Amino acid sequence: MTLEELETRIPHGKIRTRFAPSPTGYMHVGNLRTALYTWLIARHGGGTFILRIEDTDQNRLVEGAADVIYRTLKECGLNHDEGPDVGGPVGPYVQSERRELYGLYANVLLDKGAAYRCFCEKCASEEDSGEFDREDDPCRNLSRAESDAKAAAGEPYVIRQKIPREGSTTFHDVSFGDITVDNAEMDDQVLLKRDGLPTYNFANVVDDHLMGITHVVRGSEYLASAPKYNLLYEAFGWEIPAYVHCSPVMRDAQHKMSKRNGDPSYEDLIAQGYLTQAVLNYVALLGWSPRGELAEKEFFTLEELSDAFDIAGISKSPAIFDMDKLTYFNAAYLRGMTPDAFVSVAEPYIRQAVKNPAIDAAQIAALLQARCEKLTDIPEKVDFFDALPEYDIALFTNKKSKTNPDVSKIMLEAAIPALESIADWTFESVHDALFPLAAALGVKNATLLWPVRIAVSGKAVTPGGAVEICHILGKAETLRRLRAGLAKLS
RNA sequence: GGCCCGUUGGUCAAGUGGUUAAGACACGGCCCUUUCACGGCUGUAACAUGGGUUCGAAUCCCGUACGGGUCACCA
Repeated sequence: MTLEELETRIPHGKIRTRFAPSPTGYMHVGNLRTALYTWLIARHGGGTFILRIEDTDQNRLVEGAADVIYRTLKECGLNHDEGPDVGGPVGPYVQSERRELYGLYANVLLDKGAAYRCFCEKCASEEDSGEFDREDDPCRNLSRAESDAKAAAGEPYVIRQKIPREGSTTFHDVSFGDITVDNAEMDDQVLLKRDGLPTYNFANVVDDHLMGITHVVRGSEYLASAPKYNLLYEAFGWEIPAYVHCSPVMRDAQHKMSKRNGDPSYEDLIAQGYLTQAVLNYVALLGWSPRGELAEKEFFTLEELSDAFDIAGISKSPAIFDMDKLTYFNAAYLRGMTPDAFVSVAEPYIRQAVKNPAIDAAQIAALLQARCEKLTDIPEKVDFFDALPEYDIALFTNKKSKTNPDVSKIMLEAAIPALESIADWTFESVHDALFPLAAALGVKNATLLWPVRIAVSGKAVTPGGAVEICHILGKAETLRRLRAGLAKLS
């Protein structure tokens, strides 16, 4: 394809954003947030969201890593309109498949005198690379004829950007504003590597232009290299897109969240029992907040987010990821589900602990819905349904319920016959056997119900109370456990 | 170290020269209650710091401190 053909394919007039991850095999929380914001800008403006895979580092290829990206975006509902898997007008969407194209554009820069071939040895592990003075690089001032001759002779080289020595460059970022840097501060960065593949910085500029990207959303670690982009755009004579740099998601005040430090990635969070929607909702608010009317709103669906999203609400300072608050969102999402929806997500976790098929997982789920923050909390909360744990009679003592082993013994002795006489074992019938009994015994409800619950569960804390648990356990198992409790107390 | 950026309660944050400086999480208390939760009410807690500018600064300017980013043929 010729340069002209490439240029004529570029769509104009509509917002176009892109998420451009490099396939590492997992999704960082920060990356997910970038993807979300990028998607939101496109959707808010009725634009197009593009997925581009940046795999120009041949040393870091990870098998199947792109699939993680597709799967995550899909799970999160961040659907892309163009991308490697769905195609589109400005493909290919994988950088390694665009290889020759970067060389073409690097040559354009060579012709314009905005770049030069550098034949120097690769400077490996240069401790003082900051002091490496380009002024001394003879390649920068090589004549075009000499440069061509060396290249033709097969000498390996990289192509570097020729940054002016004088003056300064002003770069504009949507949230950070104007940033001016002296040109002398910038180095002649490599555009095309020895292997012919572009560096991140060069591939970005070329691809963003060729794909008609209007808003570039990325991490603030790229802010420092951004002024060099302006020089590149100017040399090409291309229009500069709007840049939106986002500050990092931190683990604490001084460390970015990172997989390497053991911080959870998106998929780790899911495995820890968090819901996709809760993670998205929380992450959306980590570094962005709605303005005006919506300033106090905190629960958003994706659709509500795309209505409300406004670049001006993006924060410039780093935000610390707070697991407690994520947990709060998760608990709220869990509670907000319809009972049926909750059963379907909770059942696998219930069944991890409750193997007995006679016990109804849906009934347990109903008790759990307001009582679990993460799905992974479930198994240890419900294991007693399967088997009565060993417990100490000290559990029968509870001050507020006015119970102790002696009182409990009397209560169980009264409860057993009352429950035995029930023909149709339902929540109501169990309830109606116990509550009037407490009244008849002249004790507060808790005095009767505490020992029953302890005997039937063997735990100080349970999801649901005595009536609920007895009902789920069934008559036979309830009576068996109550008698066992009574035996313990005798 | 040079350059760039940032700084409102423990955390996320609203705020764009005049407010009793929101709200949420976490934490404490109270209520509800068959345990625990849920729910309701309520409390503690903040403008990093020093100078300006102004009748008036969380908001504007300068310095300082602290934190982050960057200075790769990695992205």
